[in-house]
Amino acid sequence: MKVTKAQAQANRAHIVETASTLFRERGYDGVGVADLMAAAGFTHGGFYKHFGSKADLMAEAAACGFSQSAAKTAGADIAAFIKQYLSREHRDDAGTGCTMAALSADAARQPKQVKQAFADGIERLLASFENEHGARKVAARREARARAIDAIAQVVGAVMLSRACPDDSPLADEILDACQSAALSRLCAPKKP
Amino acid sequence: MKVTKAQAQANRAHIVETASTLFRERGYDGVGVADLMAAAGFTHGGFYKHFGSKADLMAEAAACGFSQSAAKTAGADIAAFIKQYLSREHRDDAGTGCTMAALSADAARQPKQVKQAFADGIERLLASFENEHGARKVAARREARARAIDAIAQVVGAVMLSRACPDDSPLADEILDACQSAALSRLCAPKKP
DNA sequence: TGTACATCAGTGAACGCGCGTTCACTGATGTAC
DNA sequence: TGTACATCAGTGAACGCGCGTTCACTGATGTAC
Repeated sequence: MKVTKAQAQANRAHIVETASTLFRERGYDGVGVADLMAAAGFTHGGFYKHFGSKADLMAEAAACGFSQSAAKTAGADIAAFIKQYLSREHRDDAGTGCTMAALSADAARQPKQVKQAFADGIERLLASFENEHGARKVAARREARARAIDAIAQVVGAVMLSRACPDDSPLADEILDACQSAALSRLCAPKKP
Repeated sequence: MKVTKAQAQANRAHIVETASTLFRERGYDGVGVADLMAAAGFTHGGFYKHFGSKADLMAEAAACGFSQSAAKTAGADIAAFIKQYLSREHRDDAGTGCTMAALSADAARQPKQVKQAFADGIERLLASFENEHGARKVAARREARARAIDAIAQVVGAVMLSRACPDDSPLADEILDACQSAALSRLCAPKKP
């Protein structure tokens, strides 16, 4: 049952994409290799023709998730981005959502390759923020970068905490609302005292 | 080998405390029942004399973690709290650190009892913030609560992201530093435009 | 271009292992008289 | 207060199960002549 090289490469990419979604939905330990391969339309035996280990795949799946987010948000309005990020829809659909909000706790307990994929993804995200603001001076870029880090930590934390509350909990929604107001008001008045 | 009722109760509490630390360190799936009981100084068979399931224990361990944090931070200066929370020490010692930063992603994938323990813990934390500021008017309390939610999301997100980066990564430290500056500057100028 | 052979992506059974949970048993504690 | 018995926290072997990983095999693809 050999397939063409191109097909094999496409199959591999499909497995990574499937893993990226499933890991975000159920967590690293919530998805078995057999589960994953079946979801991608294969049997589990072929897994090790493509990947050295499940952790190796996790690193690629994380990178894939970051790329998807980058493609989705490229050139988007920041206020619109915040509203979408801190929406019930994003909170309730982790599989297609932010990799940081879904997998950073898992990544913290994974081998270095996975953590490196995370750092690279965050770094790329920050670069896009810095560039988008069009700041030329070094000091302005550094300032924009620091503000971006702050803003990312806040929205990631908000989604994670909201997801940790029971589904019907008023607090779950309140966290999203309060953080959205705070994030948006900070957008309008970003100057430090 | 029966023990006195008081001893059994103390042993139970000791198991919950041990679980609270181990879960924060290694995550829910990173700690087996046998591991845990051995760490607490028992054999694994007795576990189900105290708890209905591992998930039941998780709910209690989370509540225990929130109580520990509440006791530790009661009456502390907020600026000092932020500095400690966003320190390398806290990031690198999850076992004795914040339950939200360590376990919220696990809680999001757990049964309702665990999520409820999380919501309760967050709610208690917010209540202490609201009271500490001594705001009497309803509007002021609501405002203080919203600001507390925002601040908590930001520091929790910061620690989680910093932990997801490789240990020697400059980005890991940069996240803590940038978020600490932002959080402290917000403390000094908390008025909205 | 046609033929013979090597390659290797994918299959499905099997591996050992550790997991959460159950259970018969122990023996000091707690209770009834 | 002393004695007989029930209770039940803790022990350690055992349960079935699903995990990550390995392996012999298949057969279409890719390659050499």
